[in-house]
This record gives sequence, C-alpha cells and structure tokens, in this order.
Amino acid sequence: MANTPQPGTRERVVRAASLLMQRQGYEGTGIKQVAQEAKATLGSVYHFFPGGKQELGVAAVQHADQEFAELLSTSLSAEADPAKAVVACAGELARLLRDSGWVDGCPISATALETTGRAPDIEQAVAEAFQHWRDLVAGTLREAGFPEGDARDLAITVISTLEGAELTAQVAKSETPLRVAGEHLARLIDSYKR
Amino acid sequence: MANTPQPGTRERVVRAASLLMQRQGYEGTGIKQVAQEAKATLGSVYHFFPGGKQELGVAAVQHADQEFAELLSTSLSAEADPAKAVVACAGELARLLRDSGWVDGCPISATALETTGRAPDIEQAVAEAFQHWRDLVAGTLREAGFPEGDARDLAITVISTLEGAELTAQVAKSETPLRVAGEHLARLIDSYKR
DNA sequence: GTCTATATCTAGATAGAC
DNA sequence: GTCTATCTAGATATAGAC
Repeated sequence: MANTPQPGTRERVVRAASLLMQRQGYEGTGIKQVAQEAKATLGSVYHFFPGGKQELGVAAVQHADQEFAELLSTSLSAEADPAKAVVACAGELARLLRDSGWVDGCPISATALETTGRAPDIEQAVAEAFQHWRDLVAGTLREAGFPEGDARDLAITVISTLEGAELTAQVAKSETPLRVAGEHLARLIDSYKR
Repeated sequence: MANTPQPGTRERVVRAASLLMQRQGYEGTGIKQVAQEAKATLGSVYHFFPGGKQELGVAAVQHADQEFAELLSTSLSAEADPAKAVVACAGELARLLRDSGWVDGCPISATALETTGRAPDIEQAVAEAFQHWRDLVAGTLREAGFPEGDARDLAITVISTLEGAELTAQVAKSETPLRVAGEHLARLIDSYKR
C-alpha cells in the first residue's frame, strides 16, 4: 500500500500533463509547459515519450482514468444505498470543483472533445476511461440488487449526467447543477426499485 | 422570414469559426483555417474582428447559442407532453451526431472547457448560452403546468444530462447514451407529475 | 537519463497597397 | 473591404554533449 516513495521523472511528467490538460485541454497545453511544471527537462519528456505529444496525451488520459476511478470507487462505497451513494459522489465532485476555483472539472472532457476524430490513440484511451467508469457504477448497482439491464442503462445515465452537470457547474461557477443532478439521479435510481 | 440572401463575409467567417470550434475546439482552430474555410482573406477576418481570436471566439459562441436554441425550440415544440418532447430532442441530437460521423457534438463544450478561467469574454458568452438553453426548457415545463421551482430544477438537469450524454455518445460513437438519457429524463419528468 | 542548443514550422497579428 | 507580404513569438521536435 506504500504508494508515494517520491515519484520518478516519468511519473511527474504524466501527472503534470494530466493536470494541465484537465484545465487547459490537449491543444492548449504545451510540452514545454508540462516539462516546466514537472521540473523535468524537455529532453527527459521526449526520452520517456518518443511518440511526442500524442503519446503523452494517451498517458495523461490513462492516468486520469485511474485517478477518477479511485475517486468514484471511494465515493460510491461511502453509502450502502446506491441512490445515496450517487448523491454523495455528486457532492464530492462539487466540492472539489469549487475548492479548485472552478478549474478542475472532468479530467479528460476537454481532451476528449478536442481530439475526437483526429487522434485515434487518445480517442481510444478516452473511450476506455468512460467505459471503465460506467462499469464501476454498473457494478455498484448490480451488487445492490439491480438487474443487469437496469444497472447498465442507469450507469450510462449516471456517468453522462455527472459529466454534463460538472461541465454546467464549471461554466456557471456554481455547485447547484451538480447538487441538483445528484438528487435527480437518486430519484431516478429509486424509481427502479419499485 | 426570408433568411438566406447570400451571407456576407462577416457572417461566413462567424459560421466557419463556429463549426470549426465545435469540432476542434478553440485552441485547435486557427484563424487562417477559419479564413480559408469561409473563403475570406486573413485581412477581412481582422477587419471584422480587430480584437483577434478572442473576439472571434465570442462571436462564434453567440452564433452557436442562437442556432442550438432554434434546434431546441423546434424539438421541444414537436410534442405537447414535455417528457415526450425531451425524448424527441435527445433523438434529434443523436441523429445529427451520427449523421456528422460523430464529430458535431455540442457546439460550445470544447471551447467552454478550454477557455474556462482564462478568457473572461468567452466564458461569459458560454455561460449566457447555457442559461439561455435552460430557460427554454424551463419555459416549456412551466407552460405544461409544472410549478416554477420544479421547472427550474428539471431544466438544469435536462440540459446537463443532454450535454453529458452527447459527450458520451460522441466518445463511444453510439446513439445509445443519448437514447437512454432521453428515456430516463422522461421518466424523471413524469415522476414530478404525480 | 539529463541537459542545452537549435532546427523547423505554424500560430496570431500587423502593414500598407489597392 | 479585400488582398499579399511579413513580423514575431511560440509550438513540436531533434541532436548531441555529458
């Protein structure tokens, strides 16, 4: 479990790239800026990512995938009732977004939108991340007794709605869209219990 | 009603900018590319937009705002029952996205995410667009007899969910997320009727 | 693995003739 | 209003010493 034995250069570069791309998007983030933020030299970045910016983009998305999956798992397991868990999750996203000064939204949305149809490697990493997150939600619902089909459909809408509400909250600089979405998702989930 | 008497240069530039930024984002779209796509010269672009790329970005977002508002109005008034109207709307978005080869998602999401916290003018135009769209949905719900508070909250979630489902559908290159979101939103809206 | 220096290209923006 | 030519800065990427 010891998981912070001083990060190596590669790890620092990936983290910096992931954070910057979350906030500025893929196109808006420069490799020099990543190197600077990671306290690495440009040569080191290209040493670890000979494929250049695209390869770095893929690594950044995969890193964000893992990080967000952990956040999701933790939030979802905070409550036994999945409806309440989703409310807690939305609340946690709202808190993190607000505390960041409204800059830390979904870690991969910007990159996803900018590269769709133009960078197949990144596109695939993004698709896998979304699938990963949906699977986590679907698993939670199945464990709570929801039938397979309902769990899958609800997972799609839970992730979609959280994504959209995070974007809306970021744009409006308000927690409200995420709070409201959480309550509405809980209501939707509960409507399947009957 | 005669509304296409051959667009002037300014109009062509705005349309091209709006379309390119929808597909590639703000950072990923070059002014030269906009000029070329609009069959205008670089000099003309700067003649109409002396404020440069930022000013052009604002105009592109405002244009997209109007266009999407019309799409929304048309879709929503296709059905008298607001729950059915939202399903129709989601279906229309899915159709347009698929027909574009999965490139034409929300016209301003990419720009919104890239410029948040970094270009106040664009940020504001984006915030106004989202508010505009929410108001349209809220108006539809009020006209159908929903009380003010419910209409406002539901409008927030309808727009948020459509945004997120469009992103999810685009990434997955599948209509399913939008179709499922439409059905779930209808279910949510109906749950307020009782 | 890390560093500096640099090559190459394209971006946003400007100038001034027409 | 439109055009071409050009400036400058910054981007991605590479080379080669250490």
